[in-house]
Amino acid sequence: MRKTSSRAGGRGRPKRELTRERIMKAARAVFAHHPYHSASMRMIGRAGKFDHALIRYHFPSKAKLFGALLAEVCDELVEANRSCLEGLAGLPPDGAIARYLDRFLDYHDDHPAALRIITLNIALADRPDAIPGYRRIPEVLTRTRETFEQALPVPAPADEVARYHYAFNNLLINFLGAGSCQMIILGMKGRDADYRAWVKKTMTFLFLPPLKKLMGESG
Amino acid sequence: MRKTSSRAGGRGRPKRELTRERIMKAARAVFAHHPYHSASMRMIGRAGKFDHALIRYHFPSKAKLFGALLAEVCDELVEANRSCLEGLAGLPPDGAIARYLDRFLDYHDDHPAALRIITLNIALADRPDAIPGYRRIPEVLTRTRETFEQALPVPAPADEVARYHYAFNNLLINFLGAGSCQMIILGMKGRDADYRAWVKKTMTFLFLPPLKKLMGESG
DNA sequence: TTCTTTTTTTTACGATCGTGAAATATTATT
DNA sequence: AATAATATTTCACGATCGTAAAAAAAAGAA
Repeated sequence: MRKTSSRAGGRGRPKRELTRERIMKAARAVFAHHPYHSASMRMIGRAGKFDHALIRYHFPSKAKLFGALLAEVCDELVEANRSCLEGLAGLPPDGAIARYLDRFLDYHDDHPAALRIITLNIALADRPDAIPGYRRIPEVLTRTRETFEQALPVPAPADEVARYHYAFNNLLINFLGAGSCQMIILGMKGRDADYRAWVKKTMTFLFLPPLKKLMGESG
Repeated sequence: MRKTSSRAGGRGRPKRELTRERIMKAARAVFAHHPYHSASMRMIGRAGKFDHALIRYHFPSKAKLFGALLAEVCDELVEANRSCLEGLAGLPPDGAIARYLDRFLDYHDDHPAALRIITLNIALADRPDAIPGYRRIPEVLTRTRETFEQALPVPAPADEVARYHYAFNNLLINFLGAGSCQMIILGMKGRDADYRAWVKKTMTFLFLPPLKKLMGESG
């Protein structure tokens, strides 16, 4: 007979969902270190200590699994961005940018896989669906731009705001997503805290002056 | 008997070298669209219209081939950078940055594979030799910084110059190397000329003011 | 020409890939 | 406990991978 609810009788979430999350977690770890076509189902299985065939029971294919993961990661990024922008409207430019960077760097420390997955696959968008669900990546930029416009309304033309937002996020994604390589370049290998401070200082150095202009505080 | 010179009697370069270049050209095309582990010898063979086994006669392994290509590409980038910086010392900041960007964008139009190869593999440097010869990538940054310091000496602390140089090149590499994706984000898919203009404008918008500061023209 | 060297293709091996079906184990229901 | 449903593993298939050796072709030297 058909089970009416997987949760019936048991405490906690149904096993189906728990396993899906285990798989997603393992997939996140693997796709954070290998571009889509280089990662394999068997790598994910090893990372999560389950057989690779189990994935197929919960996700119909590698492409669908990656698509689901990418969607999750991108939604998470948009939400993190929204959260980091909260309550910045009243602050002066230097306070706002410092606050935003501190928050976002915290987010990245807690969820380093997200930006890595983006960075590893962003350059692969040659033709539509060269990687599954790649549309999500450009969408992150457009969605965070809308959030930015609403959270920090500034008296400046929309295309200037877009230019600022786009450059800001591109550079930050690159700094954090490819951080391990950047640290090597800067001679900070392993010194994550130093690198974090460097990123904050550099982003501020570069983006505070134009932010002042955007906010009409040109000085 | 041993041939004293492959060139003997024939006009032009020896076949050995010609084939090596054919292989490198095909490899460049393939590695410009696939990260190291995703690209295959057979792809390269198809791209160059030769059997994949031929590669092994001229290069001992996939890793060595990629290493050779990466070294070539990185040297080419350093040289392009040097060439683009030539004669900029006397110019005012806005002229210098415009000139540099025009030149470098020209270079990229002629050799789009170079920055693509960098961008596709830069985030893979987890551990030493996750990709063969990855050291070349950080080296490009350090070498171009030295070139920059010599070509455009400015009265500013070395770490500020380094910060500027590093951010500038990171963003530019990202804009151009992942251009196809960036154009999608900006709604400029296929409009390469528009995107090029956008890149120039954005880079100028962002990097001209701090360059003025570096050059002591703070306004 | 004939012989030797160099270059290229053919063929093959073991490994890994994504996927699928079958077999087994686990859990829920009666 | 018996039965049904769900979850997981085992096994297998065809394809592709990098590499290797042998065979064939092309080129050069005599």
